[in-house]
Amino acid sequence: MEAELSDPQARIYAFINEYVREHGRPPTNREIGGAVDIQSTGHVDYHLTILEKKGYIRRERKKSRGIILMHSEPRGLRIEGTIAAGVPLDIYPDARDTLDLGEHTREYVLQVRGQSMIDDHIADGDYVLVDRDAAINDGDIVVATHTVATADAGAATLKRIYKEQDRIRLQPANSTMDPIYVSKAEWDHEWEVQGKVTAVYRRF
Amino acid sequence: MEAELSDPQARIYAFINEYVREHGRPPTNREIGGAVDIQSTGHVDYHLTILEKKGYIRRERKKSRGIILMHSEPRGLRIEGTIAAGVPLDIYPDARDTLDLGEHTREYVLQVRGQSMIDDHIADGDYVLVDRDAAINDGDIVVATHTVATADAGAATLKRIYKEQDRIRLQPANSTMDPIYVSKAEWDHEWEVQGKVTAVYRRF
DNA sequence: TACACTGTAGAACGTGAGTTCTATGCTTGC
DNA sequence: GCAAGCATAGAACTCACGTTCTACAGTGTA
Repeated sequence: MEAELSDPQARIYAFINEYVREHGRPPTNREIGGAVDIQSTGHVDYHLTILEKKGYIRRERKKSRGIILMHSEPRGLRIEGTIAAGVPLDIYPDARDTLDLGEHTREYVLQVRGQSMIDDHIADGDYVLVDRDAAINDGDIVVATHTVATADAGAATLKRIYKEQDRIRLQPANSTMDPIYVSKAEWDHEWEVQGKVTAVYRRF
Repeated sequence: MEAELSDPQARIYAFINEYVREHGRPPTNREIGGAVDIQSTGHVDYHLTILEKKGYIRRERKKSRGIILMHSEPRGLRIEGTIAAGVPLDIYPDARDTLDLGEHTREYVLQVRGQSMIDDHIADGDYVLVDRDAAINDGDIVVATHTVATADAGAATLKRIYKEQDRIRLQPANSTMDPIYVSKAEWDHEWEVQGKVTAVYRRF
């Protein structure tokens, strides 16, 4: 697809990428020249024109630092396809798409301790991304805190939430554990929902 | 920590953030003025000086578009602490740290189908991040492909890998499934490891 | 009332920075 | 050997852009 880059062009392109990463803004033509040892700004412009023609960059004419990097992978990761965790007979379909790990901007992160959500495959050591502002629906996994000043004050727990007739059920995903029932009154006054789990992340 | 922002300062700060997100470079003082309806560039400079004093931005003096956003969360997410998935008696310790979802640059993504890694809590629909270049060790979860031209050619599978005496064991994490054994010779010629799973991601 | 603080406008200065033009070596293929 | 193409230098031009200075109006406080 893309035309090959000559050596000076490749160096310039690499420098622009590096400069943007480091400074949060594109370099000027003179800064590029200084970095790749080109004395003339006109000469830099010449190479930029080629880079533009080859599709590596775009430029906003007459604007300072007007270089726009194309293909600057926007913090997304390519989804190559699906993979069989089962029998090795399935193939890669080309479900071309992008997984944007940067889409989580409102969330904060908690690291999970314990086994109570294990049946939902949230394991000890996993990270959960919690959205403070999301709407809570029945069956959502939430972070709930008991706020009254008792022995377990400030205690937070990770559970699925279900609104029943006169009470709230906080349901662990672990068959060996019992749900917690909280009356509506107690719920309103003594408990607080810190947010809803929108994603799980695990490192190996 | 941070001083409050006055209305014009908040508008300017918001505009800078938005502009950077959209254009990949900071705005000029005149562009800021145009956006927040300030006629004088000196006036914009006045507000920027305050924003700098209050710690919201830094500036590289005399450089065009020299505004540097502080706290521009560098695609990382704050880890607020740990949370008990078990009994609601545990508390938030302040394990202040940052989870950098942008650290995955070499990996590509596959979406998992099937249940064969379920005992490792990799569920149907989860995304696995696969590193092509990582060193493979015993017990790692890998993407393996059978490359010979048979019925299941090109088939990829997600398994834990173990090197045994004269064979390779591809072990599913599902007690109802049996491991696949591959002889060393067959392994070298007919199989290919596409990479090692470095992380798991699940959206709700 | 006077002083301090914030918000605003206008103008002017000096340099930053994109652009354009002319010239000159290098290869490489015909 | 000559044309074509790439890489390079230097200079000049024209705005873009950060900075500085003066002035003034509104608001709150001592």
